Amino acid sequence: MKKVARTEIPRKAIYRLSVYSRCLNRLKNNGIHTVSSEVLAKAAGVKSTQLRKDLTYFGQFGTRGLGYDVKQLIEMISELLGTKSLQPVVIVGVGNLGRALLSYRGFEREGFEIVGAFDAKPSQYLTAETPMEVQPMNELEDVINKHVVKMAVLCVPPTAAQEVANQLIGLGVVAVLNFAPIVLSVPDEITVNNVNLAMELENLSYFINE
Amino acid sequence: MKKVARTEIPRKAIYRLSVYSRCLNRLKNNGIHTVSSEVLAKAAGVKSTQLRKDLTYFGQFGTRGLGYDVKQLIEMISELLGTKSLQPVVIVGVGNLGRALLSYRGFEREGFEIVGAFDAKPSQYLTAETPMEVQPMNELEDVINKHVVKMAVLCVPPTAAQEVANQLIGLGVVAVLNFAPIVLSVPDEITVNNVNLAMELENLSYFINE
DNA sequence: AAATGTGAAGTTGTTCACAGCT
DNA sequence: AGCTGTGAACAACTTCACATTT
Repeated sequence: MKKVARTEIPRKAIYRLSVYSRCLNRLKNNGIHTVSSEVLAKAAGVKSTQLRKDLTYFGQFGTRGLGYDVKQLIEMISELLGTKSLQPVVIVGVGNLGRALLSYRGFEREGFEIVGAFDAKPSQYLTAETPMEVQPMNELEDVINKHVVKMAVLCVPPTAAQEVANQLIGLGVVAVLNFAPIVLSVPDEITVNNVNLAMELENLSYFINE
Repeated sequence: MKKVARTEIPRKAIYRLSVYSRCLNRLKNNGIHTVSSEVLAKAAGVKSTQLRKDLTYFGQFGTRGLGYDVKQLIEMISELLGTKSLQPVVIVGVGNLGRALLSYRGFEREGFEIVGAFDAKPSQYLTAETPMEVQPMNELEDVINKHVVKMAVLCVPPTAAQEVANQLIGLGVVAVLNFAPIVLSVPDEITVNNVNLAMELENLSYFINE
């Protein structure tokens, strides 16, 4: 295992790793085997120095005078991100957004497997449109244990979010993708990523006014 | 109109404005009229100095010794963000994710009105589950002109994203919420916010490995 | 010659410390 | 006395400049 002081690596650098990985895959599909930081950086929309700096947080992967081996760099990024093996995920909260995410099969394509969908009122969502059985909350524990789930997608209403988050963390979840528009308070060792679509639109709205 | 050099205001500060606004609304609903930076900051998950600094980018809104007037601050933030009036939005690309976003009615709740949904192949999506008529791309121009649309949500496949973005920008769109996993290249005056759910999961994945 | 890797410089964003109102 | 507003100090992140390797 790569020895790095993880706290010193900017969170943003880790996000960019995902971007690089996508660009590299496109290059690979185009039959390109070697790429310079200049070219890859342009594809990723960053400066080449930033790309090189980002990579050196994790080690040395290039050949001076030549560039980076595309395949090898893809390998190393997916190893770093832990996306080499299929990661099990649960979705909690199957209202409008949760249902939307369930029918969006994008997660599966990217190395994540939704192993369960849960809701406080599962029965009301047993419609034809729901592509997966929705289970009641009391089955959460079994599923999390069975699949050793470390990640959860949280789509419950804001009033319930903190409580459900506590429950998930109690069951061993250490990473939460939170769609509820509240600030979750969690222990330091738990990672929360927030996504708020309304907030993204509001932010854009600001820039529309000249 | 408030006179500020917009480029000097951190993008993150504008995101936080959305957070503050949500917290303030909760306070208002609880019948609270005045709030100190200390209390509001705690609710928003930031330091009180940061809250105060963020607000002073836009002016002075508090009363020393007292705090901020909840209603007035809500007003001022929604004016700044341009969310006082309903903002028309189009969705382009009605595949899995686009359809998911259409059925998720969250945008409407937050001051945005979806005035049109477009797809290169509209017919194939005319299912019972789609809550809105999906129009062909050649009707985009009419709808954008009619509603004076400045914002678009882009959910097309990555291969089409740049081209569709160009088209939108040509029709007068100045703000794009991009769900396609590519880096759009756009003129400086256009604002793009990227949301990539797979990337958020990948990022979490990194933090799971201890 | 070409391109990486990296300490140092520069830039941006956050926090502190406290002056200044109410 | 209490709490805001803000210049100055600090921290985080990005870019530069160039030494180093192939």
